[in-house]
Amino acid sequence: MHIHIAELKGFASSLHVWRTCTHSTEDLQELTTFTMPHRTIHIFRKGLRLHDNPTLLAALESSDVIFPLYILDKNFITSNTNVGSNRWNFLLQSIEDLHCNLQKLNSCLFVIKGDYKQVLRDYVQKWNITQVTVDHEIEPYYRDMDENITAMGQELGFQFLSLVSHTLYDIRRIITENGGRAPLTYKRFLHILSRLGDPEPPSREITEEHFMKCTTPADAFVTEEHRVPLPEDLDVPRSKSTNWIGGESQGLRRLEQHLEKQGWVSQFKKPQTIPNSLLPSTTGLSPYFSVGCLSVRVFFQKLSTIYAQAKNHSLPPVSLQGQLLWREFFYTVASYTPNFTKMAGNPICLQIDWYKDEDKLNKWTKAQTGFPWIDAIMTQLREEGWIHHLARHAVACFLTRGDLWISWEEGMKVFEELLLDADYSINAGNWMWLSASAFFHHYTRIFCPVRFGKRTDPDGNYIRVSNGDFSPQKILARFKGLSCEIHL
DNA sequence: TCGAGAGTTGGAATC
DNA sequence: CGATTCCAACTCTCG
Repeated sequence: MHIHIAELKGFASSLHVWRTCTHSTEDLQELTTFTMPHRTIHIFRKGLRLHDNPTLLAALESSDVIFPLYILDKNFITSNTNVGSNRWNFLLQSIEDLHCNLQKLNSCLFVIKGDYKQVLRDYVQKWNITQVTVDHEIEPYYRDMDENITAMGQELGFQFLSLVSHTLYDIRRIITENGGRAPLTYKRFLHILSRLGDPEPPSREITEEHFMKCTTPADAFVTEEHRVPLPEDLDVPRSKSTNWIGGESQGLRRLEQHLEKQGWVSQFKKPQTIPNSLLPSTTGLSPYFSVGCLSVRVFFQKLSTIYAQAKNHSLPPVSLQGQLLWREFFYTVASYTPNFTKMAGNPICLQIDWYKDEDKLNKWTKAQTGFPWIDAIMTQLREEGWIHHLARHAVACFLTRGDLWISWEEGMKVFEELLLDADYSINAGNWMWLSASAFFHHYTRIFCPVRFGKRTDPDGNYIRVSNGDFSPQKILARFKGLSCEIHL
């Protein structure tokens, strides 16, 4: 009886979240049949985690059979450009980690290669599926996908459920609160959030018990056919860098390491971090947030706890919570703005007659501009897949309004290929910002490609490392004593 | 409606 | 060396 009441509470709570996120009459009809146990496919696209995963939780609580599924559709990652090998490695590691964590709960991850529509059509019938669940996303490609799945559900007779957990808020609420438009300044954005109150708290933990009541049929798992691919299976070279390992387990470990430094966390001010330190001077959690190995809502809540215990703490825009809110800001504007990743047809973007210069673009991309500070950053980007935010500013300004006068779209594509944390909304938003195409308009404020880097690295150590003048091992040994400052 | 004020993170000169 | 002011002059928000 005791367990039964707890169950009911859990059920009510998941219904509450669900109801706040959906509005159509079809959804309300769905509510009435919600108590019938489903056979569910949960599609992972982002949200590659088990913690704070309300959609997966709702799937488990409404079903007696679940098939966790990752569809390896190359269009998933990006709709128009290449994904670099470092990104592929990070993604595959994240999927493998998810599979391992599901196995610990007596489930597994089915990885199926192919076009998502065909895969879904095949397996809905093969497995007698009555419900498909997927984490809510704002990108046009995923919205389109949701519409297609909904239509397919009407045809094949399954229900579709999608809850928000990739962002702090349901972005649709922010747009509504701002009168049906996107706020175009951070200040305005914060004002809207202050009217909405705190973000949604993380959802309840998923446990072994959930997978006892809702099982994954072991006989459906054919090892070879459904296993997580290795880089070689996709003709992707293995990452040389071992600094960034994908996966929820790694992400949570890194998160906990940072949260231990409560003083550093509460006093964090982004502009005071160093763009050219030899190891990241910021948290380095962005790759984990971008594929959803980590929940922004968990990070936000844990930061609130630390702030509450501290005598004083930094504030947005420069604080750590402020960084999460920048992410939210760009998601909000991107969700509302057509052609957000392009100049043409983008109503918030200044229309500029940029130069077309393949040679100069190629030199920038390949770290051959001749400016050591710029080239060092582009080398780190290519080799490691992560560069500091201000380093991104420096090379973005150089490519666009600062020096080469080449379109921000070209730079955005290069970042999309090489950055482990590449993200539709944030990448395009920041490129518009840096090129003074939107959000930021002081086009005369130029980052000097020589002096800006000199300020925080007068001896040029960062440049020497990037140029291969000494090995990372030597650097680590040399700078070991500084580890508390450089936040490994 | 229109003008003042403000804008995450530039740089140089000056005190 | 740090804080302050000016540079030059865009766009969004708000009253």
